[in-house]
Amino acid sequence: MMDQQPQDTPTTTVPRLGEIGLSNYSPYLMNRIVGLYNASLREEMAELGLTTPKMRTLAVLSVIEGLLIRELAVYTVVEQSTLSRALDQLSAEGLIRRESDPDDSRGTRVFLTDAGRSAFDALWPRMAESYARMFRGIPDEERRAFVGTLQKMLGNIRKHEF
Amino acid sequence: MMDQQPQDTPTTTVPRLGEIGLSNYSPYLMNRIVGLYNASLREEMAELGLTTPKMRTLAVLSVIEGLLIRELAVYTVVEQSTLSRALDQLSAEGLIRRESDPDDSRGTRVFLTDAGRSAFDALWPRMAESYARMFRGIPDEERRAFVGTLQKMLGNIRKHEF
DNA sequence: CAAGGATATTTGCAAATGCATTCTAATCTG
DNA sequence: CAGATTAGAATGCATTTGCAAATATCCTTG
Repeated sequence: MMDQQPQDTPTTTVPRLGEIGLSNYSPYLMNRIVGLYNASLREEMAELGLTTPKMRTLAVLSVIEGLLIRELAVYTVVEQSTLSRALDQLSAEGLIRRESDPDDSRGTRVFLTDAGRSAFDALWPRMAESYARMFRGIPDEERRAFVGTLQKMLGNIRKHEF
Repeated sequence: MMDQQPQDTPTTTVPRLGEIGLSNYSPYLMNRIVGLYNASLREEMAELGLTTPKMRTLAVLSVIEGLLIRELAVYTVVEQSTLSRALDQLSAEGLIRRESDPDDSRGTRVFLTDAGRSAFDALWPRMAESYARMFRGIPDEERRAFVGTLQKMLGNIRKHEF
């Protein structure tokens, strides 16, 4: 009769999702939050003629200049082919500049133009507002702990050193 | 000369993104993590003939049966028109069943079929694995605090009561 | 109780996305 | 160092997506 587990099979039964409950399940909560956050931001950016990939490009470049396109794709969490087209647009609008890497002419490095920097400066307060809204009523100590956990999580799953 | 702030303007200058740093900025970290998590899951689900909206539908219905389509759209974080088409497929595959709401025939309630429930049961361990990987090395206490913060955040930004 | 408005869902269509391929350049190997 | 392999970026193309409009039902109110 097969109704007994062999003793050497460690019966590490995973709890069912129904048992955990959606609102205690981090991936669900994170998807809800990120989805809402991105949707709200996307709506605002649309007014400024920006898409999510374009906005993220400006944001990342405002922090780290001269990234390779493949690196930028990782930071922005955008497919490389999609990013390539977003860069076409940003370039046509004079917000960024593509420069062939002098050390490896396969690579292309991306830089913010002055216009691009101003564009991001104009846009940043609205991003900051979304951030503030999201963390309203959450004390600094808790925010720090939260970021700490996020950093550990990213360390667990990222495929690149950054 | 305009080089002095009027005293009555509370100069609450928002810190620049560059000053915060990407890796201390929660929205960035969350997008990176969620993006990686979803991409990895999507890859696995593709083997099983499932897309993200279809997978999420099964997951949510495994917890709450008989949701209205518009409610399901909120829980799954999927546009309603996209969801509508995902439901077409799931229905054609016999994994869900659409039933007109008896009390309001405008509404449609969605149920998992037995086949749908089995499909999710088969799929859940792989989701659980992704979850485990993401939270590897993070103690229970910290996980609980993290979920608590997420719940507050969702409360801050959600547009529905759920 | 009819007319106007609101709500739930589907569908048409243009735009965005992502995969696979191509092109170019660099690197490795025998 | 020639030939094969790898890597970065752009592009062709089919699929997916999301907005807006259409459809159907319900609710409100004069």
